[in-house]
Amino acid sequence: MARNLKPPPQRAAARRGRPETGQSAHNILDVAERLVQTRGYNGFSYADIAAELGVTKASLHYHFASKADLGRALIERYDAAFAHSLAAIDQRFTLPGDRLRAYVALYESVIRGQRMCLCGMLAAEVSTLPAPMQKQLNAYFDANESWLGQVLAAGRRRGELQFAEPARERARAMIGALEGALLVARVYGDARRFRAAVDPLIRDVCGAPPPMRRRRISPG
Amino acid sequence: MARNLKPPPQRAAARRGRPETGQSAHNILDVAERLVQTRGYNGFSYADIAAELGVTKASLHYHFASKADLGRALIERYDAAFAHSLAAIDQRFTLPGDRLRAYVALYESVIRGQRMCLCGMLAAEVSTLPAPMQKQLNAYFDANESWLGQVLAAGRRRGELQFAEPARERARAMIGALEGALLVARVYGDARRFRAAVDPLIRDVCGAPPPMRRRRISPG
DNA sequence: GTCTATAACGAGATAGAC
DNA sequence: GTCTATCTCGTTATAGAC
Repeated sequence: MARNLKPPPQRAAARRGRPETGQSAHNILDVAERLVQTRGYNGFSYADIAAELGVTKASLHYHFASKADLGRALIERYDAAFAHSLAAIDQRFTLPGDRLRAYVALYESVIRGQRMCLCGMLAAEVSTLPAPMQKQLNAYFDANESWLGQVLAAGRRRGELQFAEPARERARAMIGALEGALLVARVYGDARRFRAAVDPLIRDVCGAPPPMRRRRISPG
Repeated sequence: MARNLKPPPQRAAARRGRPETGQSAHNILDVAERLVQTRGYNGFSYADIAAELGVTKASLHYHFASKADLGRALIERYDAAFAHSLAAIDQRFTLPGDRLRAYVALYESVIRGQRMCLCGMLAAEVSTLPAPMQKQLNAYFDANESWLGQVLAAGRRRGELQFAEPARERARAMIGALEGALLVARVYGDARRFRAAVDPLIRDVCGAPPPMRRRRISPG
């Protein structure tokens, strides 16, 4: 295959005698996560991760025997991190309206770097994914619907939020809208499109404009 | 490679002396379109199309020299068909509210067969697509925003529809919501989830419940 | 316009040395 | 844990016969 023997890769990270076995897996997941969020599960390979980390593909297979294993680990970690974020919102905010806006901000933080929500991206490719990953996706969206549904229900009880249908149904609508706003905004490479597409829907359930102050028009 | 020589493929379609050169391309596009809508651009191959049509991969390359060519043709046709559907809506309906609901029905027709909107699917993979396809995606969403924005603006002028922000902005929100509703409903393999996620957002702009009659709960 | 055959490459994955 | 080396298969694409 006409290989030109190149000098040894000069690993970036290695070289320290650290007994922690979790460090490498963590780095692998970080890179893989970004690749899935930007290119999709079928749009990246072990070679991409290996090149970025300065290791070989074989080394990756030591940590994640198959791509399906890696995929499962990705959703698992993402789902856990999301649950953690929701718990943090619950702790920090009391008013349902504030919780709702913090939830939206969570999605907004994703689009920086042109990323899609990990599970939204995988949702597009769902029919090509191994069954375990499909089940994890269901669980992810179920958990989101459940949390947001409760926030919305509480908000309506307090008279802070308004909507006609069951809270769970409105939660479904909003989660879909958030995912779709990410999806379309990425086409234009413009993160501001996300807010522009989402704010109207927030206003529909809140009576008043979202935060206390309006955002500025120009960068500043 | 231990090939077991199988009998000749027994083509399904061929065998007729038809001079139309466009027929094959049309069939190829039909299959490719469904594959992209269900599996994504990076989730199918020429081999998949060839197997389904009972032809060889080489034969496909005669009609679409590269996968990028095929991709471009797919968006072009899809975009044209969508424009045609919008023109048909304009002709058939006069009231903005009716046009809006017909627009939503267009999306709803997509999810049967577990399909995603072609351009919504490609939007997820946008960073892996050849530049021409990316530009086509922009044009597609621009056209949608433009059409829907005009419908919404007209509806508000008549007092039929209600929303606070510029019509174009509301159009952006609704298109994102529709794409996202498709995206998430597919995870559950449940087309009804689409309507459940979209109806609340329709009701927010229409004063009244969508159609004259409510849909039935059971199949019938 | 479709075929056979094959090139050229990349994918996921494994064996075994270190 | 990471490496080299290799395997097998799938992918896009081309050449040239029919």
